[in-house]
Amino acid sequence: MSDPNPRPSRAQQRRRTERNILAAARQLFAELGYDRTTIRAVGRAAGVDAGLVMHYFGSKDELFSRATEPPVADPAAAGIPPDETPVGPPAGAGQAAEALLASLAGRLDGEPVASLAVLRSMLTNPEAADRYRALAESQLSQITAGIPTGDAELRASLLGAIVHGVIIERYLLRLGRLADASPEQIIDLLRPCFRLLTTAEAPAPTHPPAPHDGPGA
Amino acid sequence: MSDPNPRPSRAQQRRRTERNILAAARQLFAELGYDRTTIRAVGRAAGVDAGLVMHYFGSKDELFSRATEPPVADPAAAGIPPDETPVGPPAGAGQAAEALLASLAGRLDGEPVASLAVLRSMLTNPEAADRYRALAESQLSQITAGIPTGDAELRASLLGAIVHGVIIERYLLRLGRLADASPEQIIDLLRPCFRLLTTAEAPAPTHPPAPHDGPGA
DNA sequence: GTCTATACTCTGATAGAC
DNA sequence: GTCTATCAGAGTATAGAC
Repeated sequence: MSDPNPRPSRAQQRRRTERNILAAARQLFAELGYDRTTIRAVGRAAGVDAGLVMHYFGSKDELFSRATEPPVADPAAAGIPPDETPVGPPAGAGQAAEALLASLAGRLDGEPVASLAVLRSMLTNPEAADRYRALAESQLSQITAGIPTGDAELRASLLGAIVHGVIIERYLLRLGRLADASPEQIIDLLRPCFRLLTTAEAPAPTHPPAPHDGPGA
Repeated sequence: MSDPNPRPSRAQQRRRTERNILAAARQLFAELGYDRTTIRAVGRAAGVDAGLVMHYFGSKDELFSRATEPPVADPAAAGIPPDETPVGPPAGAGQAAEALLASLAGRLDGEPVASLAVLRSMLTNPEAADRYRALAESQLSQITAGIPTGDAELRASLLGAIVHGVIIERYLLRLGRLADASPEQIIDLLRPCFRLLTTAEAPAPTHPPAPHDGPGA
């Protein structure tokens, strides 16, 4: 044997190092955020020179864009139907809660690094904020479609805020018991909440605040 | 009249410019986050030289610390009883939800700038993250105390995540309808959720996912 | 006490050597 | 194609002039 292709033919090699760079960038962006991640550190982590990173991607913004775009490069090659949106189908009536819970369950063990990179930087980087908004709004419209009440948009926004609050405290802040709780535990606690928010319930069945002021003094 | 104190006596003047610098720093930290806020910009916004900012606070970290610490400098002078914790008393049984809702309602119109500065930077700045953790854990223990179930800690963490998710999307991301909704609307929608999470309910009264798989294909 | 000038480091980005 | 050398600029922090 004379090794049919000992070197993967330039183009393949290029794609290979490009993938390495993107993987390293994703990791660093997710850990440190946009500002604190330097091109030099990305190059170091990928085993290449910082100049090469710039040569491939042109700018730090472009590198961030490429590193955080959804990893579905070619769904045909992976054998995954591209129409499978990860958030779940709109479904009818009360199934919106379960679809959302299923989506959350998937994210509660093993949120993809690209997504964490966006989340980490969205509060301090305008581009990351835009990317988050785009992602969130597409999910919002799906959730809104499954809620029958008139204030569906606000309810959907609330649900999105809950989901992302949980993800942030679990992965990015490692706060409280949320960091090590099992996905099932969290899902089970949130299920009734999500059911309430996705279906029309009596708005104020329980006495809101105690009307009588003055404690036991 | 010869103006009893035309110039406020150095020390007063110093406190005055110091307060100006702190106010400008709070604003910029809340808008841009720690990294993108520069000492020069703080000085410019406060109308003083950047070197003076350094002279007063020594370092950017110290400036951030001072700018984000709770504004209750001297409660005696303000006439506010210092024991009044802003999160609400532990209370008994089912009042934990109302106390938490009241705290959230207060934050939903006019979250203090110092708090926003911490929230904005907590994902990318370790010091801000620590400050947030300290604040969150003190609230967590209070909330936990009001929840009778065995998994009170996880429930409290979840409640904290919800609150902060809402605050983040409302003020920092301006997302969806959460940005302009009235506090009452949000509170009313969250009330049943909070009641569920602060009291022991049947864990799975509703059929979780539909056991029959296979959609209408 | 207040402010100006500057030192030093590090960033992203560019030009050119191999 | 890959990498070294370097640029221009901004950052924090310091020293010294008024």
